Amino acid sequence: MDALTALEGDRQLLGRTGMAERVAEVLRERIIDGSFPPATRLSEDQIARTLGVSRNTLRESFKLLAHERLLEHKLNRGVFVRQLDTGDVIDIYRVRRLVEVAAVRSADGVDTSHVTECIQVATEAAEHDRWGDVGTADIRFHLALAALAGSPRVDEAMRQLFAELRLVFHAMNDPQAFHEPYLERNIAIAGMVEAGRLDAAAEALTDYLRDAEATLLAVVE
Amino acid sequence: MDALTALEGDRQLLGRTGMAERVAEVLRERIIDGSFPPATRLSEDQIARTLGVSRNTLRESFKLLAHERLLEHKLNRGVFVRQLDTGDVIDIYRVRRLVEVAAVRSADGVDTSHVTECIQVATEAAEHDRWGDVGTADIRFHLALAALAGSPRVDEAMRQLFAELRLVFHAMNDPQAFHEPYLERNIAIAGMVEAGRLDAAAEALTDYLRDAEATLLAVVE
DNA sequence: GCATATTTGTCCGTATGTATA
DNA sequence: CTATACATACGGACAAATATG
Repeated sequence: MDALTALEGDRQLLGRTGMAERVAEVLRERIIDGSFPPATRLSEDQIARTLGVSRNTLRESFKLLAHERLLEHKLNRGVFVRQLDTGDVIDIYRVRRLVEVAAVRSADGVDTSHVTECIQVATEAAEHDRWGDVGTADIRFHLALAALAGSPRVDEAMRQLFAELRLVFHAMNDPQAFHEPYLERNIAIAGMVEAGRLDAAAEALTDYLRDAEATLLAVVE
Repeated sequence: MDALTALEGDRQLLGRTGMAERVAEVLRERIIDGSFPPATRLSEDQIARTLGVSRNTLRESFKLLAHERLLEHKLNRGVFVRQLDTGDVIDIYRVRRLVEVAAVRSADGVDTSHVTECIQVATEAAEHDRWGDVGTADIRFHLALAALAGSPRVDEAMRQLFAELRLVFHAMNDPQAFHEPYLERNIAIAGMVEAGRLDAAAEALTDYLRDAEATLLAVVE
């Protein structure tokens, strides 16, 4: 396994405290950047040996990542990188429409500076053709929209949701074709939020999310 | 510690598989029913000995419950039963207003039978003066409202939120005085939902949640 | 279909470090 | 400063399920 040998480079980063968390971080990175694509099985023995940690410690890490829905436990068969199906995508976008739209509608008199900041980062990344970063900025922007609700619990839930969504984002073969049209719509939405036209922003956001859902559903089949 | 000796009765239930989960279940019950009131410190040594499991296994259970926000880890000081502060109550009700209201608003053409079922259970419990059950039915009712969104992820998140909220519910010394006035308002809301008057239901629900929040904030100080 | 090897699931005891009383 | 209790990680043991020949 090629991605596994690449893991060896990460061994030295694991020197100090919080072993399980560190291991989880390394694996999370590998999952999100696609080194371990969806449906990959992660062998306890191999990875524990490769990273130089005990099986128990590695299992801790697996549990953390499974809880983020990045990994999936199959009984007596091991852990696998999650592969989202159409039901997952539908549910994720149901939550996004519920939370993001409600958060925008509730944003009367709330500080919206972070929302516009995210847009600036995204446009800059797009100008340099760094479409991976555009995707990251897109997620940041929508997190910022949800954060308008002003609820730490909502923030955490949405962070998890977007981590999960990255599993499909990465399955996209042409990130520019996917992100470019949505960037402009993000800019428009940000403008409406900033101008206090919250109902208009909520409507535009609903449309945006419906279209994005349809696109992703086509990708997932 | 009195509640601890009561634990011994649960030892026999722990015979087979899933030790950590079983232990967690026992402790969860004890926390929710008030045997371990908020701010109680749970000693690893004592409980591990009492239940006849190793410290490591018990720590697994603690982790599960800490993740449900029923327990709280204080570094090198041990685990304690969560005690919600005003910030927690405010945030919880922020989420409830966001999610429940949006779910009700989105319930056009959705099956609402489970909502009315919960109301029937609640009224029946009230007629028999079982106010603890009324509280449980109240939570079920509001879970049913959130479930109108039709999202498994929302359902799970709300289940966790209400488990957390029970920590304060139990701190109430007079459950009848607390639940009785809200029961009628629940009935009214259910009626509006059933009649398809979703905007009216959403408004009544918003008022309900604001009042309940204020009441609980007074209890938590 | 069957026996064996591999892998996971679960739990334990221990060792070491660290913070608190 | 010492004793206690928690935090973390490891390795081992054994059962159970799966994969392999």
